[in-house]
Amino acid sequence: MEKREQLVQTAFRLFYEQGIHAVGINLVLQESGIAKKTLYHHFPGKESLVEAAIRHRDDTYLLWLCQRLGAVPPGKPAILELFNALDDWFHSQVPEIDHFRGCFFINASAEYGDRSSAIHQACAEHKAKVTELIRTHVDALSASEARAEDLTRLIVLLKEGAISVAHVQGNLEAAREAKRVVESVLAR
Amino acid sequence: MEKREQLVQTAFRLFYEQGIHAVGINLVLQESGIAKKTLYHHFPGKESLVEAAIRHRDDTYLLWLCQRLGAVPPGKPAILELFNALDDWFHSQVPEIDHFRGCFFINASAEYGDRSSAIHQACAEHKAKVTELIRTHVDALSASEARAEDLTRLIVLLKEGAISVAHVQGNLEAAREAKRVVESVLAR
DNA sequence: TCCTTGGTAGACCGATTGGTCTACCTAAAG
DNA sequence: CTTTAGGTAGACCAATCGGTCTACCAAGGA
Repeated sequence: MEKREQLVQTAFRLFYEQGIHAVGINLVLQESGIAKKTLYHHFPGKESLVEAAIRHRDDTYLLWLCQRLGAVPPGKPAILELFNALDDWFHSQVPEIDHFRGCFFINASAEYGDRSSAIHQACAEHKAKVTELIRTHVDALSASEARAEDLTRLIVLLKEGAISVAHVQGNLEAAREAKRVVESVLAR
Repeated sequence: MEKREQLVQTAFRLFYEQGIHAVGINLVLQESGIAKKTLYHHFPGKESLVEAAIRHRDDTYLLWLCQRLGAVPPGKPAILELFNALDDWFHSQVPEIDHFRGCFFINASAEYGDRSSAIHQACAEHKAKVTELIRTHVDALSASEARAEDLTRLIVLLKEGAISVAHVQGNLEAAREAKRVVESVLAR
């Protein structure tokens, strides 16, 4: 069903641009040119559409990131490439993941703050996947288990921090700052 | 006018717990037991109430943080105490800043994603104040200007990252992880 | 005592919310 | 070609949104 996909894409774009609660079902329908009954044929309610939008972004974002990291040698180059990718993202130079407006998953978690909510959990799962991806590249450094664990956590902290600083404070250079830190730690 | 303060406190609590767009004016009024006309006597509209709630949190949070950092010697102890404070916050052991639901300013920026919005700007200003506070303690280390700048940026990145990881992923140990990184960097 | 004044209460407003329902339209099966 | 079944369109619904308005009420000055 192509209409379903159209709805999800439109919904994601609007949710990302304006926020989830700020966007009504009617706006999604108007923008996509699809009728209300069709939406409720594919989804039991708005919340379900939100979940679909999150899963859609999960796919898109991870695909993009895997491709970026896969284009350079594994290990250290890939880890540094992560921050190059973030830098491009912050500067809105990645058409396939849209104009930068912060991390959709962080934003969605802000609106669905209760960790028991399905939406919040879907966001947490996405972040877990990204952490796992990073972990595979840290493992390629063949350091000790404990150091690999520490390094992964450090990289994740810096990455999340950079996203937050770039969005809230508008400091688009945050990815480069984080990269320098990682470089100096990896050099040791 | 005490009613104004009552409105702001109730509004902040609800906005922080449930999100800003998810909370209607009527709920704020119901919870505070104040009439609608009174609200619109003090504020021109909801957006203005939101701004007041942000300024309220700005005051409360900075007061709390200054007190925590002021209770230990300036410089390195204060910097490490920052992460102890975060740790207590994540574990919801700081009654004066409420049960942890992420950073209100990050959450508000997620809902008001446009950086030109007054609400987003107020959030950015709060973060700038906190950065400044951190900077004064980094300066107490009496390192070079360049190193002080780098250190401040690193601490801010780790702090923001810890907040995000603690909220979205539910990893409440994030502050301790960040603290260990800062300790090792300061030891050099 | 009476009048004025300014904050308060909550009924009320049109617009919009998420969600339902009937009428229809199209395309495949007989 | 006819029948039928399922996706589609959009009018419609109660509830709620942010915001306005009138009626009132208590306190202070004349």
